[in-house]
Amino acid sequence: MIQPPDESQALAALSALSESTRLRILRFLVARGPQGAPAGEIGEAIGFSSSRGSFHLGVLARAGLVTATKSSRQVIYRADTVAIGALMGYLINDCCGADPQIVACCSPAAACRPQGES
Amino acid sequence: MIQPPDESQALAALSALSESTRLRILRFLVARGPQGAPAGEIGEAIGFSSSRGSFHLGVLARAGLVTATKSSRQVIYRADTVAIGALMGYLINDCCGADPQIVACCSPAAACRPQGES
DNA sequence: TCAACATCTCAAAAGGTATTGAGATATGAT
DNA sequence: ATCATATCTCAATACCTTTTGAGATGTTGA
Repeated sequence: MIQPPDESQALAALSALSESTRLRILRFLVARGPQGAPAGEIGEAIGFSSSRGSFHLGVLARAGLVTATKSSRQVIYRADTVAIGALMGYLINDCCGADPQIVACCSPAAACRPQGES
Repeated sequence: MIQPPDESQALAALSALSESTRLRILRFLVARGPQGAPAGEIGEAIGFSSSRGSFHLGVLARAGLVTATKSSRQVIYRADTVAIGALMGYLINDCCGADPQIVACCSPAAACRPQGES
C-alpha cells in the first residue's frame, strides 16, 4: 500500500536535515550503506563530542531518518534509505504536485540551476 | 553548467520547509503555478495575519524557494520550481549519493513506505 | 572485582524562531 | 487631499534548539 509519511513526520525529518552537523552525519551514513557505523566512529569522522553526537544522532533517529541498533557496547547507526526516499516522495509528489520542473531535477544527470543564481 | 546549491543554501531551504505554515504556503504556491498569488490571498487561503504572513513569506523568499514581485500595491509570490528542484537534486544526488532506493521514491508512482511504519 | 570503554543523560547558558498587536509605508480610488 | 487597501516593520513575549561539561549507565576484558 502506497502511503506517504504524514506532515508531522515530514516536518520532523526536514527539521532534522536543516542542521549542518546532522546533514553531514546523514551523508556519511548513506555513503556507509547498510553496514552503518557506530556512534563513536561517526563522531571521529565528523568531529564532535560524545554528548553532542548523541544529541544529533537522537534527533535523526527520532525523525526516522536513521536507525539505531545496539551491538554489545556500541550503537550502530544506519541511514534509513526507505524513510529518506519516502520523504523525497512526499516533498516531490504530495507537496509539489509532481511538478515536472521539480521532478526533472531528481535524476543524477539533472541540469538544475542553483537557487538564486542568474 | 550544472551546479548544485551549496550547503548553506540547502540548509536555509530545509529550515524554511520545516515549518507547517510555510510548507502549506509552498504547497499552495506550487499548485498556483507560474501565476502565483498575492500575499493577502495566501493569508486568506491558509489563515494567518498579515504580519505573520509577511514573516513566513520572507523566510521562504530569503531561502530562495519563492520569488516576490511587486505589482502595484500587491506583492505577488510565486514558487520557484527551479530552486525547489535544485534542492531536491542536491539532497538526492549530493547528500544521498543517488542511492537507488532513494531515487526510486521520486517518481509519482513510487511505492515507498512511510518512515517508521512496519 | 576493577578498570577502560562506548554511549547516554542532565542542567545551565546562549542564541534562534514564532506569534502578537500596534503602527509605519506606499499605492490607488474618490 | 483624504481614505481605504495591501503589505511590511518593530518590539515584546514565549518557546525551542544547540553546545558544553559533568557524570550516570552499561559492557567487555584482565
